[in-house]
Amino acid sequence: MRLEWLEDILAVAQTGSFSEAAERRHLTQSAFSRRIQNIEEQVGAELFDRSRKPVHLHDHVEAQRDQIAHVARLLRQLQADLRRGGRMAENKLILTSQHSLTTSLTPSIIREIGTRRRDIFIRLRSANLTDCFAQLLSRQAAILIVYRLPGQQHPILETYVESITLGSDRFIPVIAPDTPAARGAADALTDLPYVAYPADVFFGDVFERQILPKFRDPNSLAPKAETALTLASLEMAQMGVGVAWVPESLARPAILAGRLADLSDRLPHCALEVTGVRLVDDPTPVEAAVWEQLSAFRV
Amino acid sequence: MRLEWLEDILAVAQTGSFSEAAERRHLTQSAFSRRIQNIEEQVGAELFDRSRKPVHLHDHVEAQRDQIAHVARLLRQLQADLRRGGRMAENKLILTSQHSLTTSLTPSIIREIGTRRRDIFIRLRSANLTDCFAQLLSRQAAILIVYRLPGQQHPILETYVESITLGSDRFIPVIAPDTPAARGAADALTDLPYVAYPADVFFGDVFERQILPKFRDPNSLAPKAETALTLASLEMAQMGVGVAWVPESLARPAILAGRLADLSDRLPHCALEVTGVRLVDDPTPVEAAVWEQLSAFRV
DNA sequence: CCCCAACATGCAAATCATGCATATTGTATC
DNA sequence: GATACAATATGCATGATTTGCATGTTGGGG
Repeated sequence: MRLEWLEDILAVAQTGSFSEAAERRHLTQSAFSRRIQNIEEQVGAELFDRSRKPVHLHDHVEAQRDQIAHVARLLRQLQADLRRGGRMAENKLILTSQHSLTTSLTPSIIREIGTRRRDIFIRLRSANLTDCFAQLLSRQAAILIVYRLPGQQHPILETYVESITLGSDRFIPVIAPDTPAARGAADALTDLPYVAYPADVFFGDVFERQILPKFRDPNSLAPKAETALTLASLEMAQMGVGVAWVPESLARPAILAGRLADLSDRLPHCALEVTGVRLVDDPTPVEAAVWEQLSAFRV
Repeated sequence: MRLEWLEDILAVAQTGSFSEAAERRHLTQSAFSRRIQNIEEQVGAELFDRSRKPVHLHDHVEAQRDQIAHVARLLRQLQADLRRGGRMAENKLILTSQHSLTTSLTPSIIREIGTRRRDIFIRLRSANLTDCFAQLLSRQAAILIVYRLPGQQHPILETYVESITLGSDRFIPVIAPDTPAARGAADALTDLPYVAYPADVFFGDVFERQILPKFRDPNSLAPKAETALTLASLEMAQMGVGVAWVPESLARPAILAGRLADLSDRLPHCALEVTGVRLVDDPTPVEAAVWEQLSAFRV
């Protein structure tokens, strides 16, 4: 098994065609075709369904697609780590943040630490809340940056982790101005089209526990789409799908640019805390240093 | 990056020499030497220190050794999954158990399920308690089989997981008969030599909370060795290092064979529960079937 | 039923990996 | 330190693999 092969498979999965994948992989179509044959032979199974014309992945390969991408990432990371060698080995720290924070508040936090401690090398990962804690528990991450409802606990017994509040945010409803949905939202509060979150992700939970109860009639809401990613939700709001509840920090650029309107004066919203989390046992020197920097930090 | 390369690196790490590694990898020494050179070139860094004669890994490679082994496992697993193809795809389930259970009670549980539902394919992983829960949370495992102190909670908020008791076990002190340490244990209870667990593993916690308090004088215990693995602890006890506290199920074969003596009538011991754990959200059909089998099961 | 885009294959050139024989280099021993 | 020895590197010929180009084959839309 080779990283190359994984990348080949992913290229086909993404482009939906051997020829395009070949181009992306900087090979001729013929060479690529034979590479795929070789991969199938080495793996010992047919990976692609050629019976229909734009070839597509067999179901069982499609099912492994995330895993393939994941392992490919690990391999590239491993290679980078080996190449970088010992140069930064001791001062490396893995910080994982919730997807929605990765694109908004986390970068500034990391920039700040990077500015103050140039000798520390921070690797940022991104995951959903559950995976964040999984990474922390399995020590794949030293520190998490995640949202929490004020006054609530993290989904781990407090005896295992220690947390600090880094700042506050708000979970607010936004909508694209000048759309039918926006006018509807302005008028009556019936059948308000909105972008929902699945129940099993953090913001699905927040929505159900903090936002829904504040509606007099829960039926006045009409889910138009569902996504687990706040970024996708934000995007849908901008496309005019309906109202989306997202962290204010994430929506701010779009609001300032006029692409979204903040409806928190008319529709329910709630407060969010941005927190840093680490395991309670003895931290490495780098970890301690970063934690100290975080403690002095406020978003 | 290739699985082959990772295996080459690991072979060198394990054998401590290019020549031996070459043999293990079924290559001549010369070919292997050049493969290593090629790997280093491709990776873009020197991986081995040749300045001393049995070559050894550079520190930064040694530091990545676990990660290399981990990624290699993932790659092999991925290949196996792709090869097996869709054949068992639907009826596959990953079950992770605590190391100490993996070699004692878990196999019989899996055998039982395998007997009753021949169509279900169970993959067993093994990890320490923390990693078990990390795998569960990140959905790398569908079901866990882990120890728990009776009446205690799992280290995850109960709202996230559901658990059943599969049976009971005991955490008992054992010792190799006819050793100086054994005679010491029989006589006076002073400076009792024993095998300790680190504080941050499950049995370290159990020992500290359940066993230690039952000693009148905690100083009557003299730790002779420390290991995180119950199996290693068991082994040390058999070698005569001193008393080791281990799950009874794990020690039973050695006790029956006369290689170890059960001291639970004279020294503190405590009860353990063997539990099955899964996430509360909607299980797949296979998962539900296995859970049902488990519910009917008693060790 | 035909055509075209998508995929496969024959072939020769280039590249790469391997084994054998042999050179070089660390290290232990005297 | 000189010497012997074991570990690693290298020169070279050989065979396997990979690639591009040209061309063949096939599935699906019109």
